[in-house]
Amino acid sequence: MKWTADKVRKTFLDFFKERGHVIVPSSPLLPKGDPTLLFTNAGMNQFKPYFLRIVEPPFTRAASCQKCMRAGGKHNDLDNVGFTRRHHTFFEMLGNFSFGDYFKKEAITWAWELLTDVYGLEKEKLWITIFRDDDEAFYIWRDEVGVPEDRIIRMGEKDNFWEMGETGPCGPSTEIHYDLGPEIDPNQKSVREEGERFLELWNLVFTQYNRQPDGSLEPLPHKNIDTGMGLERILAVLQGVDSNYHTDLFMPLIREVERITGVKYKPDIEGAPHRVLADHIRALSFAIGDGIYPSNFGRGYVLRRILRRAHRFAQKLDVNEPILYRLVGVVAEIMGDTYPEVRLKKTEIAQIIKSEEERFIKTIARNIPRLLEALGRAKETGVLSGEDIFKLYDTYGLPLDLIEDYASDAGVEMDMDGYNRYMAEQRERARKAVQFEATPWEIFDNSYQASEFVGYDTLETDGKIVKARRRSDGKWEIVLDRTSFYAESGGQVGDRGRIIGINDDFEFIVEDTQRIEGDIIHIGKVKNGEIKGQKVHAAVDKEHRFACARAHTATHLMHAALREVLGEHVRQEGSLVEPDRLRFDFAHFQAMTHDEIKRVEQIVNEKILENIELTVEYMDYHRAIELGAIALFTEKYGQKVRVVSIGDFSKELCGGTHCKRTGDIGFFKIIKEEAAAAGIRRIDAYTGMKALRWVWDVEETLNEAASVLSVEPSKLPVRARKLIEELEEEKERSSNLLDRLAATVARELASSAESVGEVKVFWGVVKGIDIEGLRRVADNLVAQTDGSYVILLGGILKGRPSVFVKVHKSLTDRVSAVKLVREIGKEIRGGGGGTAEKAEGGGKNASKLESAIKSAVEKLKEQLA
RNA sequence: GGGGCUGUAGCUCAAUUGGGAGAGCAUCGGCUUUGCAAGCCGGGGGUCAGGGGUUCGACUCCCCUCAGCUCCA
Repeated sequence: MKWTADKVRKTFLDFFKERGHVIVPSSPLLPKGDPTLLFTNAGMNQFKPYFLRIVEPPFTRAASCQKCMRAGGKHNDLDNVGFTRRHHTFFEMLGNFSFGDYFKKEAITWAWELLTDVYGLEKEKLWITIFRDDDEAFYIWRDEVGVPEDRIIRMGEKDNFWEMGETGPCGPSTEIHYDLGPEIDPNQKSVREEGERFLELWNLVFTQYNRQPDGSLEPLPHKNIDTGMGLERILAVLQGVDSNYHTDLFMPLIREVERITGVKYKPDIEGAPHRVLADHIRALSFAIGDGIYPSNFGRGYVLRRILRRAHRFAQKLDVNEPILYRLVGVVAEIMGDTYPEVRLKKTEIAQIIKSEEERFIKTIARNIPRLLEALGRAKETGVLSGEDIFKLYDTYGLPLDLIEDYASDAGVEMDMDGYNRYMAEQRERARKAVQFEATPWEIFDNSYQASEFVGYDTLETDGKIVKARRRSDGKWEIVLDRTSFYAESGGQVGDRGRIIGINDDFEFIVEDTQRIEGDIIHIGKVKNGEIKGQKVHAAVDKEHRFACARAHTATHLMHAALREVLGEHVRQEGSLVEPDRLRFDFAHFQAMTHDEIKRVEQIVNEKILENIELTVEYMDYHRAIELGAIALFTEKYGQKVRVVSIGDFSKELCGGTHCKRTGDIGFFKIIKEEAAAAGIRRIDAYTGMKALRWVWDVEETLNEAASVLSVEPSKLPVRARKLIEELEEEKERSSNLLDRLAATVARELASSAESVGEVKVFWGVVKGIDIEGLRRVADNLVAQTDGSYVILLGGILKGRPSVFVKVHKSLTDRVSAVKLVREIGKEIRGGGGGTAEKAEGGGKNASKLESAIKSAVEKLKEQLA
């Protein structure tokens, strides 16, 4: 009986299902409502609100197989991935959870039962660690389960005590380790020591305390269980292989890499590139599938780094073209049954990866010349300077290891110390600029758990300030026990408004509202009085709220209209809702035509005219999906969901605030349609008066242009085209005339030229001519003169004097055109410059021009004589 | 969010300390030619990303905005 990945997963979930657990699907890698978290990185992430009791859990026992990602940060160094047996960027976490239901005894005995009876692991190979003081766990292991005392090891806080943060739920843990045998790591004798012999299989966390701000531990009324077992690890053990990479989760990928590159896989260090590719493509496929795209900031940047690292390893296998995207199909095959989204989106995922690879290849190709140039300079000293390395890396994006390869080929050392200094400066700069800090929360009410939001139905409510803190930018953040303020969510910006003391002794201007876990945070300034936990009246800015509602309802209408016009593949990828303004990103592979845009506008405005009443219902998630409500892959929904319907035209899961009727929107206008990323289009649109004002602006611009050209607005294109034509003709005409004028002037000047020895001196002042005309006159003179010459010309156009001087090559050691121009320039309140042969200048005082040139000519003659 | 770099013809890119906006490819016309990504001559095509400033004069220097690339958080 072979333990495949699918079977291990299913067995785990079935085991807990039989024991009363609700099987919850994996949440997306993009954590919702937790800005502190880059990626979903543990099974418990999606249950955090239940652990914290922000939300009453809809069930008390749950089990899941959760997609997780860890890249960078303290948990996982990206550089290790591919070189160890266990490090991954993307992995799956099996876990069972109890929210105030069963506790240590069940958690421990079930874990043991599953591992030994079901999975069939040898009991003698399992070792247990517990927290030093946790006797309860010790007795369960020893007396209930029957593990010999000498295989239960007590560890310290660092290993077996878990905390989410400074305060909040926490507790001891127990870990089950698997002994892979002394041959793996002969030096490691016990679980206590570092090494590869003892594999940490399963971690069971007992959340039984609440850490208080003063550091003390208070027992929790509801004790929780939170466990996590890495799927890849248990799989490696069950399949009897020495590395996670040699399981059926990775081997098909490694084989495909072999096939594409023609390089045979080796299980040792030489196989690292294959393993890196196999690991990274999983992370990339899932992250992109969950709506995270490679970019140059935040999560997207982490993704880009993973992709580039993968591609560098591909290059080590002699591949110099996009290759990663060709592995997406295999990921979809391996994982598609469990995670349909990768299969569904595999074409799109591959396309995004491919274009990102192409971009990277292009960046490298473009900047290699700079590297070669720097190496050329470095050869003299034998060291590539830290500054050069930093610049090549920081500005031009060349990977360090690539620079290293080139440097060693050129026999040049790398000044890594210097580089690190520059890098440290860069980090320091970024750190300094990092947002404001805040004082610790001042807590006015110890019984407070979470903010109650009542703002869907009412815009004003009474409440009490339960905590507050001051930020370094001078603003305050305050939390009420109850509020009508809507916190930013689902793209809709937070409410603004005022919070006023019940006795009128306090006034707070709310500029923004955010939600962090259970707290609805009002951000703003104290206008009057002080914050001291008083009773207050919270009043939302109605105009702001209604304007947001207009934009939000319009977003739903547009979403439905887009699906009608473009097709069902249109899927929301991002949304921003501001007062009377919305921005909507969606999956679509080409630019919309003008006609398509107009049809969407028409449909939305028709729906506005129909003045349809919106309905909001709360229902079971599955029921909502059955009814055809649009849910987003990237969103995490509870069991009970809020469904916003607009007649039978639109039905979406949504927590935002909306209009009562579509007519409230007034008017809808698309302002812009553009590309946001590969395969993603972005629409900007306005609603209400803002849309009308936009139309006014366009109209006004048009009218103004029409009035300038004295035509009807409708005749503008014809008129403009004609003007351009006329201008072209006029340009040609004046250019011809200028040529003739230049020729005439040149003839005149030639006839009045003076000779000093062998040298001819041409000079004169021409009215109605600028520097361009003077050049042509000079060109004419040069063309008809054989010997050496000096030409000094002045021109006056629109009252501004300009000067042009040309000196024959043979004279430049004696006469400098620049000096002459500067002399003249001084007289006419100006200056000039150029070369010894040719110089140009100008000034502000035209009346002095003629005399200045005359005196320059006199001096010149003396000099030449 | 912070730093660095880049933005010039349809494309790929040039332009000394600030002083006539260019090349190759593409395109159009003509000539030549039995071959292949052909040859020769000529033409069109530019708000030098946009806006402000300094200057007699800005593609060039300064400031702001936008876009792209890149690193850091």
